[in-house]
Amino acid sequence: MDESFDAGTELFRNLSPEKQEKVFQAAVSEFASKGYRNASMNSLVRTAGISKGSIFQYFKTKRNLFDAILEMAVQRVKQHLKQVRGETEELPFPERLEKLLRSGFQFIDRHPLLTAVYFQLLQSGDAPFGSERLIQLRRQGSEFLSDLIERAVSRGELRSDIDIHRVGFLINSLLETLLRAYYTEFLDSGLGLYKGDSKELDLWIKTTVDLINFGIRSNAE
Amino acid sequence: MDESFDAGTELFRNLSPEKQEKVFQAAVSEFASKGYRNASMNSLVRTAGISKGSIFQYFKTKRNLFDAILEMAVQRVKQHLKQVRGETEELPFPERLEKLLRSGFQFIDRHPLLTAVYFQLLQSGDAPFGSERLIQLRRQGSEFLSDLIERAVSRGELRSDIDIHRVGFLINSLLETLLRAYYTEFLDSGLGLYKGDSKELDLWIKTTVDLINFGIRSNAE
Amino acid sequence: MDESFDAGTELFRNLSPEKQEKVFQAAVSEFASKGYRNASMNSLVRTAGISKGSIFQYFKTKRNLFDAILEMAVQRVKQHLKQVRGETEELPFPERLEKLLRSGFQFIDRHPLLTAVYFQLLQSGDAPFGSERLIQLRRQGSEFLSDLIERAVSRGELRSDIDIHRVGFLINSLLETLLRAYYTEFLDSGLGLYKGDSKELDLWIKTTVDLINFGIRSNAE
Amino acid sequence: MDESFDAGTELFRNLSPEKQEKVFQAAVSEFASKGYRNASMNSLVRTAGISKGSIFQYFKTKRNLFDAILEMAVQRVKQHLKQVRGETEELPFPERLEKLLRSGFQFIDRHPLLTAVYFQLLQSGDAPFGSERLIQLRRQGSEFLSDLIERAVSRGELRSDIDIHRVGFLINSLLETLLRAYYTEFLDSGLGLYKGDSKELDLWIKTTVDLINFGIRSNAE
DNA sequence: CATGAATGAGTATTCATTCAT
DNA sequence: AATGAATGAATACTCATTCAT
Repeated sequence: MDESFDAGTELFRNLSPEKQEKVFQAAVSEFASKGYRNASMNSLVRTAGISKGSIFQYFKTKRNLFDAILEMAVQRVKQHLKQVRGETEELPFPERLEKLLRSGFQFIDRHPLLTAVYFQLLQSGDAPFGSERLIQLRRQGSEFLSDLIERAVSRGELRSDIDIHRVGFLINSLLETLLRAYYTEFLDSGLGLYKGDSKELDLWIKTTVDLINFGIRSNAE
Repeated sequence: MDESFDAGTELFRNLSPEKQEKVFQAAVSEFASKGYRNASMNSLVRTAGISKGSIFQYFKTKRNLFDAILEMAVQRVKQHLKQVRGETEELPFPERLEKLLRSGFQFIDRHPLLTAVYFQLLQSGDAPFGSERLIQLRRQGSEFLSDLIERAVSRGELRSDIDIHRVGFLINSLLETLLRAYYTEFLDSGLGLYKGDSKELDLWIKTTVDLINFGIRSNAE
Repeated sequence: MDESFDAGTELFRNLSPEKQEKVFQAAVSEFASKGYRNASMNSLVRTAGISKGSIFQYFKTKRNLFDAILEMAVQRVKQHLKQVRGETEELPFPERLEKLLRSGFQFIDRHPLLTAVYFQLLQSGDAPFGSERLIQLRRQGSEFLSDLIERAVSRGELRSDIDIHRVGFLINSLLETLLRAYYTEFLDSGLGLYKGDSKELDLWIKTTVDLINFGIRSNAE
Repeated sequence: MDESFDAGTELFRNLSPEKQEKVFQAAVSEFASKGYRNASMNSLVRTAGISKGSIFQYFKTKRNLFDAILEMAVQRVKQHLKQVRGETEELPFPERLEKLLRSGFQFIDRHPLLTAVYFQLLQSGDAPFGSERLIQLRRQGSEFLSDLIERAVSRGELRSDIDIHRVGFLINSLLETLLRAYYTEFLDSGLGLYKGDSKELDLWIKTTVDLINFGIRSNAE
């Protein structure tokens, strides 16, 4: 089952999938909308329609629940990335980038709450874990891109003198920012990255891929 | 006055600059170190050496105080950017970018608390405001860069076919990410952007500026 | 059966003796180690290896269970006293006292958990019952000693003018305090009634018995 | 002021004596009637007629409040003992004992709640401190009596061969039990140590003092 | 105008008890 | 008869905000 969720106590895992899903959705939504600290177990159980005692039987602490939700979000994202990598193996680098972006937008459309939670992990400062987890995730993202780059370099598609790791980090940041912008719809008013407008999206993708590929320097020079 | 701070009630603005500064410093430091939710008005007034009643007379709510502090942080950043723009007016674009980045690192070194507050604003997590302020700030950042680009295009330094606004947004994002990474020192372990190591920093700057200028596509093609 | 235990619902009494004993041991141990309030039915059922529902079928409430356990502890103590009385029937009073004390220490060594529960009953603190049960127990203890005294008086061993009931109460208190001290090992540091040190114990016994027999007044007077 | 109470935060100590007293009485009564664990801060503030926040401003934690109350009770008892010792300096030992007992009964009449708290300290197991405090208090009680005995021995009033420390402990226990019995009125029904009945009390005192002085052995022997 | 004591709704978490299976 | 998931009132404690002095 796509949304299944191997976390929490055995008690939780033995719940009916419907109930698991109800609790899970409530939790994701609570954390996504309020952040860790502001999320309230009271409000969560109200939303989930279960009793206060139950949530603490399922996940012993608020912290545990949060960890479980996060881990889940991370797993989904990773799985998604892996799949895209597989599907784009043979494509030239620019097209791979494009597919990566497009599939990212799709993921966001399909899993807005998961996305919210994931982005919270990647930034907040509010979340209850040291920076190690963040460092690790950032690095994994960078490495994912570094791998794509490395492969493209070895195919002769890209300049051979580029600093693969640093450029991996930078491109990863670029994509992440774009995805986050798409998610938050910040660009909605003014910069126009409206979700419904596929032409807008196409332009963003093209501009981004072009920037990465060609830079901005005048050819004349 | 440089540190003055047009926010809070009239009552606050009529305070002696010294007292304003004391309160301001205490507030910045409290929010910077603990985030919005965790920041404690109790602890804040203790640090500021004023009474609990007073802070609520100056700023009606915690929220108001936070907004005021943020506004201030934003003003400082803008002022900094304006200054850099003025100082680099005549430089070629790549060098301008480099100076921009370098001065950003410097700003962070000099105003770590302000930076903390500013980055808190730019990531929604814990902070209590709708997206409007964020949209506005992002746009301003983008526009700042779009202006630089536009000028460079008109000088013939850059390709004339680039989408100035979108590219402005993208480059802005790139720089911001780099600055945030520098600030959080996440890259410290593994990607090496250590504050004390100027060679590392030079490499990051060079790689970034080069990426923006030339992209990554193989020359051969 | 020695360990049988006439309490709880009929349901419980119909259980196999082995299961009764398992439950009983778990309960004694839980209450003894944590006191009434802190004792956890959850932890108890885990120890006993039965289900939460069952314990509430056997004993309707935590309170009921505690009462039953206590009753049991009291029965064991009484039975012990009866036995000692029988075995010391023919001894002179001071020796009877001594035997009584020694057998008390022995009982504590052999049944530390039972002792813990029993002492909990005798000190109101945490336990949830009115004073009636305590009054009754104190009286029984006093009467036990009053009987010994009466018999000794009728044999001419003791002064015939003593107030048998009051003295019974006082001596009972003295013995109880000594036993409790032994149990809690409070005297361990400083007053030295260390369990392992039989010389110490002998001295305590001798001093106590002597005090009771001769008092402390100077012979000279 | 007799009931004044040098504990709690400065905030509490600066309260009006009436309010201090109200809070103090509520706290003593809560702990006295329910023991430490069972005492509820909620119920306490309801009784005291103050807000939940206030009690935690006065005493940072439940534990702190309990410690303060206890310390107070102990100080009162000690002070009382010191006074009696002073007033009975010149009396022969048996009369000193009698005065000690009588003044103990009086103290209980006057400070029933303090007594409750003090007795809780001396027993419960429920109270949140290691046994050190208990050991210390027991020892102090014993030493108080040992001192009286030593002095009486040096005056030739008592047998010179008695084990001063052990006997001090035993007599202390005897008096304490008597006082506790008086307090709890356990003896009320059946053994008759009724508070209102001074003849009963006289008999208990006489019997106790006589037992201590002469023991129970027949003169004939 | 400054103060800081008082407030009370809020927090996460526990646990005896119930009841449908 | 046995189970164990669900319950919800209870716990200690926090903290932004108010308001009388």
